[in-house]
Amino acid sequence: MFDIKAIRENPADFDALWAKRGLEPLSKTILDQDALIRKAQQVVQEAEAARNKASKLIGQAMAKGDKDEAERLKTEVAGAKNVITAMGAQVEGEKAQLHALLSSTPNIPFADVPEGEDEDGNIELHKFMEPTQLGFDPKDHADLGEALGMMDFETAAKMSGSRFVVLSGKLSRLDRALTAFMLDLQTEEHGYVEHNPPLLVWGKALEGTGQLPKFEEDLYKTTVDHYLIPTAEVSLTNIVRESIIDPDTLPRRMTAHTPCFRSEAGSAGRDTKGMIRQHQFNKVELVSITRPEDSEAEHKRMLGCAEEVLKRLKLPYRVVELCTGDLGFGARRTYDIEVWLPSQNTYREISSCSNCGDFQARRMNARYKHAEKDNRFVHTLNGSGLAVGRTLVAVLENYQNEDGSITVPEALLPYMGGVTVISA
RNA sequence: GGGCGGGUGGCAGAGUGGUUGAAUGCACCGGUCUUGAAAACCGGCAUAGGUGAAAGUCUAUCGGGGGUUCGAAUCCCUCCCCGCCCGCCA
Repeated sequence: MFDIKAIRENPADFDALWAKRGLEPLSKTILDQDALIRKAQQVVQEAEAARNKASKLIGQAMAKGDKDEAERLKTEVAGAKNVITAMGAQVEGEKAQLHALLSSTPNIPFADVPEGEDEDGNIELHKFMEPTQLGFDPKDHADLGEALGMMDFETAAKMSGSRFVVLSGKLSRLDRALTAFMLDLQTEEHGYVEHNPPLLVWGKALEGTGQLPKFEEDLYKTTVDHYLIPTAEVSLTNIVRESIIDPDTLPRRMTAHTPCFRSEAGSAGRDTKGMIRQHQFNKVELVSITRPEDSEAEHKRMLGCAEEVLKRLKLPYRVVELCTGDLGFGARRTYDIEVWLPSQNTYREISSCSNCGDFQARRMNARYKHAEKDNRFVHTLNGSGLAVGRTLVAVLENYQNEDGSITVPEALLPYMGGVTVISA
């Protein structure tokens, strides 16, 4: 959401930044609508003032027993009420229109975000390790997992359809080890506080983080108006909704390991094989709540916290900054971490860290006490630290041996109960 | 799921249809007094929006939404939350 006053003051700036994302100029439409509302609202408020004044006089007249005067005033109020009803309905309609427009409009990027139309415009910032050299033809994770007998897509399909999997045995254990490793790293070394938040949330929580109203088709909705979270970003960020935060507690860093649910509408045919794109997957999420002036530094820090997982697992990756055309709805800047997948001979996204500025904070009315009588919107950031399923994929593919067994990364050994190699 | 009782300003807590945006106390801010502090006393102290150069003024807000009424914190409907009892249940 946006500060309508800021748009009033710098409409051209907003249009220029939206243009970088490929949007048509919007400020005129927004400001015209805003002016329309204020004009109509003024009429309503004047009528309300007249009504309030006359009503008080009626009370006084009644107290004095002057019924004639009271009756006369009542007709006066009736006139005002007609205006209030008619114009009030119009104002509400116009406001709803403006709200619909504003809540469906994406955030503005920071001025220095690289311009580009799509992911081809993303900028590589740095790399870790060289792509894995196996010395034999790499298998993909699905073939490896199925051969091990611990990754079963067919059985999952019988009960749930495509894009689901049953992990079992050592691979299930590996998944749990990765989760525990990530949580321990983020909580014990990076200062994130572990949470177990709700997985079912109301629409207003999703409006707060920006998934609604625009991306409803990507979500699973229950029969009782709850939605399954598509990421723990929703639950963790909404922890500060409708609150005024003590600035001494900032930055507030939170993490959670949760399943994430995505309908993947519109991605038919993409990544249909394996665990890359599932309807349900586990993720360790990082969320930071900061003062506005601290968010950019916190963003870089968060990126480092996510990168550290891959460094310790010794998995090759690169970091890219998303260009304006590839930026998500709520983000002002996003860094993606892409891990090397030998079977695809390319880097694939495994984490996405975004600074949302005050975009989400405005939507959920999350503020901090900047000074006496001066509450300001916080900045919110989120990032994966990391997507567990995709990390499992990366471990399988990068640590595979020619015989189809998987060497357990050193960092995970404390979590694997003595297992050093996963084999059939 | 059923029944009952609640939800009022930073906190506590009055207020069941008429100058109540809301008594009172605490907390907080300014002042008087004091060598200083405390106490006492005096004054101030919600949020959002419109309008205005400003002072100001207008509107909305007593959990959310809707309704009744000339007028709603107060009455009605509905949803949410909290407490207690009953039922069900991992």
